[in-house]
Amino acid sequence: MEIPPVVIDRLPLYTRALSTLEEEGRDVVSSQELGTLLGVTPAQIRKDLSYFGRFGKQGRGYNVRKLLDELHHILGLDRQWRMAVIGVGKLGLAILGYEGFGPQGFRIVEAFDADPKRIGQRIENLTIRAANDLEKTLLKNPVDVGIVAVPAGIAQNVIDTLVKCGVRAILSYAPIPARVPPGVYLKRIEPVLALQSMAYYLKNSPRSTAAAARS
Amino acid sequence: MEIPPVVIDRLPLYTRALSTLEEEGRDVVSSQELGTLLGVTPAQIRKDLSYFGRFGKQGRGYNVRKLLDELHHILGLDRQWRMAVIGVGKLGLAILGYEGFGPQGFRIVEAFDADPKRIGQRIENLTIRAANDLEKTLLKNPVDVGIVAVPAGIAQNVIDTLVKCGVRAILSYAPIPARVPPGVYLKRIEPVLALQSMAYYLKNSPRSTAAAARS
DNA sequence: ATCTGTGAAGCACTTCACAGCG
DNA sequence: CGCTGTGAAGTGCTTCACAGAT
Repeated sequence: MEIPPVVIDRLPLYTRALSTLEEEGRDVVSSQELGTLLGVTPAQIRKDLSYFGRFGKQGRGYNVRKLLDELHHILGLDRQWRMAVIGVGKLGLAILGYEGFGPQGFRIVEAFDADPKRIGQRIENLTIRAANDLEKTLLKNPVDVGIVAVPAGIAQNVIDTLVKCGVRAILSYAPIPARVPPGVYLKRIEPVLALQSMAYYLKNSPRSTAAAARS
Repeated sequence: MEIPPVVIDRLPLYTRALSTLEEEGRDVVSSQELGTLLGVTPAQIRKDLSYFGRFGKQGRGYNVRKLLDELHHILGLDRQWRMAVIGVGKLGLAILGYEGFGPQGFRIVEAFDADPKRIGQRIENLTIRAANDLEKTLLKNPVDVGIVAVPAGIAQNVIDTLVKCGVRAILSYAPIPARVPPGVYLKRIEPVLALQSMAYYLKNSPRSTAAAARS
């Protein structure tokens, strides 16, 4: 069966909420309650899950632990994924220092930069390698995900190299509309585009009632 | 007329491509060419623009300079937007140091943190203020956008405070499904969710032909 | 009584296809 | 002849609403 991409994008949201519930010691949750937590309709959640199987109990809801396990398995979060960071400027450093990846099974195992001053430095238990060695290193020691944190001008180049090395998932922080061949998955992190689209709504909506009431 | 949200999300993409074209000295561009640059169909671009007016010339295409000006005006990018960063840890520091906001008219004018060691420090021409003074400062000196870079546990709290201060656009880097009242716009930057959804495709697709050919 | 799982209906967005202008 | 602007058709996603399980 062909599963709508938006559904795949929502599953990680569900796993996160379920993890929180599990930590709180909850055994069972209804689609209604999960929906309230996430700002999603209960029907949406039930329909999304129904693409993969029948995980709930009528009249009761979903077993938190069981549904979490199922989703981890469906998404492939029950294993370790190896990642390489390309570009170790301010942004790359912040990415290397981010503690949110590891606990979810995403480990940064290589870091590359073109600046001779940075090559050879040790950061967070990694030695920064020369960008020139990117291809050689990844062919010998493949990674699952490439994280692109280089300037816009060379980003497409770096992405092409990653693809040539067999990397099939790329997380790009570069502000360009990068193209990848079919079978390679690319997600972009674009704070500036997010701000620009919000500017439209700021410009075209009345001041919030709270603010209006105060003035 | 009610404009589909996805359309608003694409306009910033168009402005970016047009800026590049303008720097290259291009006078005119067709929806066909713009589409190829962005990975979007030409019909999509024409339809999107048609919500706002008629900016092209039949038989010729769009004047780059003129269309760029129109889009800047439509999105509200022809002015300065004031932003505050809340949370000046590793992530907040990277955000403060990011050079991509200023040139687009988004200026960070305040930074807040709860850690006494950081309060009072000067970073990038800003003095870090105490998180306790957030409300007082923003009521006296309002900002248009709040950038949330605090730990998950206190993010909803910070967001509620921002909303109370009349902030109507929030860019959140916190990994929580934060809720805001109607009339407040929230965009989230979620690298972990992006990775988790890509994991699904990695798990369920054959190795790319390039990689397969090599093995 | 409660809550799931799901066809069917409804809605939103995308693409088609072509009239009409330059 | 090329390319825009746009109703109409098509596609994909969301929500409804209810049969059925506990």
